[in-house]
Order: sequence, then structure tokens, then C-alpha cells
Amino acid sequence: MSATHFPIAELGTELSRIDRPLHLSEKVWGDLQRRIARGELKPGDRLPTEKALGEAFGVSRAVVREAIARLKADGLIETRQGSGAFVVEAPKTINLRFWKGVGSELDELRDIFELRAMVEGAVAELAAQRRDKKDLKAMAKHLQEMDDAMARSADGTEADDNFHIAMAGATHNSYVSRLVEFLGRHFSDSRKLSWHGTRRQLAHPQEAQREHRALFEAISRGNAEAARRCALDHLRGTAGRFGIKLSLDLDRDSAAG
Amino acid sequence: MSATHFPIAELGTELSRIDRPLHLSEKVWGDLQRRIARGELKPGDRLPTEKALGEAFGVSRAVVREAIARLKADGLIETRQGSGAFVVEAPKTINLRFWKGVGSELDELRDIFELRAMVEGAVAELAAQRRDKKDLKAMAKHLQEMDDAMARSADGTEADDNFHIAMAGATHNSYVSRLVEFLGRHFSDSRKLSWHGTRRQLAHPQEAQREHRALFEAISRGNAEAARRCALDHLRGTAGRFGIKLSLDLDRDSAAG
DNA sequence: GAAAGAGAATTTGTCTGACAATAGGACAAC
DNA sequence: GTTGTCCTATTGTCAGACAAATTCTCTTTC
Repeated sequence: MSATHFPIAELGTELSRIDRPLHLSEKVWGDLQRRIARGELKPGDRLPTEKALGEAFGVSRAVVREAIARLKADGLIETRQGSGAFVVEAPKTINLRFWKGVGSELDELRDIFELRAMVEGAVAELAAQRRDKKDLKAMAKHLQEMDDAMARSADGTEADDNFHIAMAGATHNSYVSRLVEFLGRHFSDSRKLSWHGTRRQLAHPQEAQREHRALFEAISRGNAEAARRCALDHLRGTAGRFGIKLSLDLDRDSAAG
Repeated sequence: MSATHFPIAELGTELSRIDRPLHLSEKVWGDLQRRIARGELKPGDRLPTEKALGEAFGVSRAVVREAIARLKADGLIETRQGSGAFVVEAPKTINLRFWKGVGSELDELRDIFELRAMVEGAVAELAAQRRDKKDLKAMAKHLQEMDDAMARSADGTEADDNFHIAMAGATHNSYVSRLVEFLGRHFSDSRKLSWHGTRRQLAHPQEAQREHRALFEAISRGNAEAARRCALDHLRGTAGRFGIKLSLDLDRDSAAG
């Protein structure tokens, strides 16, 4: 129903997406999805029959079925032949979905950097307190891989990502690991997106590597506060190499002083 | 009216669910999905036409369309009227999926609490630095709702969740907001799960409310360090009320000292 | 020869009507 | 009270048709 209205003035820079009228099945899907989200349709409730929905929306049954297929794929409802369609009681999974390319690329990248800094600052602290030999070994391995890549002037982004994931693993909290992996992947994709698919090496890899080393050593020593500072420095540094200035102020000293 | 309570459980594991034959559209979906996963259909490739797919699989076009609708919902392909269906170049969405009920409930809840503490500690800091009048008003509103709920001995969990979401909104970073909302929802679900679906009030709501107040005031004053401490205290307190002891040590003083 | 435009062919989107397969309730038989 | 059968409602599948959008082709024009 209510589509998001774009300020005309901004259309100049946002020519990418024409506001095409949504297909019927998408409208129906959106309506039902909102009703479920708002609680008008509660878990366990049966949806109206496809025939009834079709008449209510003024569309054919095929359109309704397509919308319902999508709701099924989303895990919001399940259908039973001969019985009906039901809102699922308790979804077995819960998804966090980040849309890419919806806003300005730079704003998006800045926000994601900021979130990463917030999370990975705390991750570094916890990793410093909990790391064991295996964790340090894994981190060292990816550090070495980055060195190798640099020596060959090859692409070290994957090793970079893996280093961050290994650090998260040192928290021994699987949720933390999965979140960091998720954010890293999202960032990688955004990076590719903003460079139009061209595979690029890291900018100033030596600098990044120096930051990684400092972070690794702080975690090694078990110095949580230093690890946190190193992680924040690194994220800020990485952002800077992308031309992004983080207006983030999470340093203990400055915030406390 | 006496429902015949039959202890299904006693029949044990001998009764496994009959595996019904998959519906046609699910088979077609699975086949196409595998082909994409295996790289037989690469990003940018065009799928055969719906007619051709129907003939190849020996099913009607309606079935093919349903399978394709699901692939679209999965974000694997996109269709263009008059042109065809294409494997997406780079998925526009990326999902973080948390499985519920896989491990021990208590471990799971502890990990989720720990993650929330890490994230919301940083969120509180940033919120204290960036909040505007509107943000404070929103937070105050949910605080009031909790008061009202307490006065009526009603369930204040929703207002509680909303307070945390409002705090995240004060960071003015949409990614942060969505993450906090996601974690809160996951926690709410786990809470319901561990109580077997019974709707329960918060334990010791006065205590929680006192912590909320302190957190709110710290953010109000713009005291980032205090806000962080309050957020951590609150999360620790909430965890404690669930019988969970967080072995998390992210307090600045203790870590630095 | 190259660019532009009209028209045909192709492909997805939607509609309609029909039948098959399954589920659930009503009802009679035991 | 239980069991078996029938009837009905509902989803799953099929077939054919037209609408809407895109792509290709051929013609026209410069």
C-alpha cells in the first residue's frame, strides 16, 4: 500500500532504481507479511483460503499462491493440503537480513564499519581474556597467510577476513563468532559492490598488517584494554583506507576523561 | 470434555515421522537450487524458460513458477518479465541465521546474553553521545509503559524490549538498530521457549526498572562511560534474574586496573 | 554503412476453469 | 465409545489463454 516516497530533489543521484509498480503477488505477499508482523495473524492462526484471499485482494488464485509460496520460503507460514495455511508457531530459525545497496554506498559502509568497530572492540577484549593456545595458533596462521599474500603482491582480503573470524572464535561464544563472520561477509560484499565487482587488493597492506600484529600481541598477552584499543584503531584504520572517517568515540580514556 | 491424554512419548523413537513425498514444486526447487549451488548455473546465467523447465521436469508451468517464486524469495534468482529468470550476480541480502534450541537452553541463553552485553554496552556509549530529544522521548515513553504495566501487575516484557530498541535508535545507525532488535527478538523467543510457551512477567520488575532508569539518565546526561556501565549492569542483572551468571568482564576499571 | 524506428517473436505475469489429493467433520453401524 | 464411510472444504496440479514487457529483426532514413 504505502510505498516509500523519495524526495524528488534526490532523484538526481538515485536514478538507479525506477519505482516500478510491484507485481501483484508482491503486494499480496507484503500485505500478509505485515499482518503477521503486526500480530493481526498470530502463530497458529489459519489464513483465509486461497479463494477467499483472491476475492479479498481482487486477484486470481495463481497470484495468491505465488505470494503464499514466498511466505512459505520465508518460513512464516506452512500449508497443509486439504487443511489450509497456518502461521508457524515458533520459527526454528530467526533471520537478520541486511539489505545491500539501498542507501548511499558510503553511508552504508560507514554504518557497517561503525557496527563492526563496536562489536569487534568488545570481541577483542573478551578474546584477550579467554584465548587459549589453539585460538592464538589459528590467528597466527591467518596472519602468516597475509604475509605470504603480501610477499606475492596477491590478494590478502580472505586471510584478513579469516583473521577477524579467528579472533571471534577466541571468545568461545558461537553467537559472537557467527555475528562477526556475518558482519565480515557483509563488509566484503559491500567492498566488492563499491568497486563494481573488480577484485582489488587491500590498500596499504603493510599498515593493516601492522595493526593486526599489534592486535594479535595484545590478545596474546591477555591485555584486554590494549586489545580493545588495537581493534578500534584497526577498524578506524581500515575505514580510513576506504576514505571513511568514523565519528565513533568509544575509547575509554577520552570518554572517561 | 476430558481430552484423552495418551503418552505418545512412551512409544519412544520407534515412531518416526512418515516422510511424505515432497511436492512437485519442492523437487523442482531443490534441483534448481543444487544446480546453482554447484555452479552449473553461474551468477548472471539465464535459466531455461518456464515452458522448457516444465517440459524437462515433466510438470506444469504452475509448478515451475512456484519453484521459481521460492528461489526468488531465497534471493538466488530474479526474474524480468519478457526477458527471463537470472541467477543473481551478488545477493542483495545476506542473512544471519540463529538456530534455536540446538544446544543446551541455558548455554544458549548465556551466550546470547553475553553477546547482548557486548553489543549493548557499546550501544549505550554511542547513544549517550548522539541522542537527541526525540530519542530520549521515545525511551522515556517505553519506560513509562513499563511503569504502567508494573502498576497493573501486567506483562512489561514488550515495553522492556522496546526500550532497548529505542536506545539503539539513539545511535542513529540503522544497522545497529536492526541488530539490537534482532538480538532482542531472539532473546524473547528463547525466553518463551525455556518457559514452555507460558507467558510470564518479568522477574523482579522493580529492580529491572531501577536499572533502566539509571541507564536512561546516564544517556540523558550524555555520560558515555556511565551509560556503558549501566547497560552492563542491567544485562548482568537480567541474566541473574534468569539464574545465569555472566562470566563477562568488560568493565573498564577492572580490565584496566 | 550506421543509427533509428516499426513490427514480430519470445518470455514472464495474470486469469480462468478444471480435476486430483488430502484433511476434517457428520453420521451410521458395530 | 469406537470404527468405518461418505461428503465437503482446501490445497496441489494441470491446461490453455491473454496481457505486459523485453528482445530481436527488418526496414527506413540519413
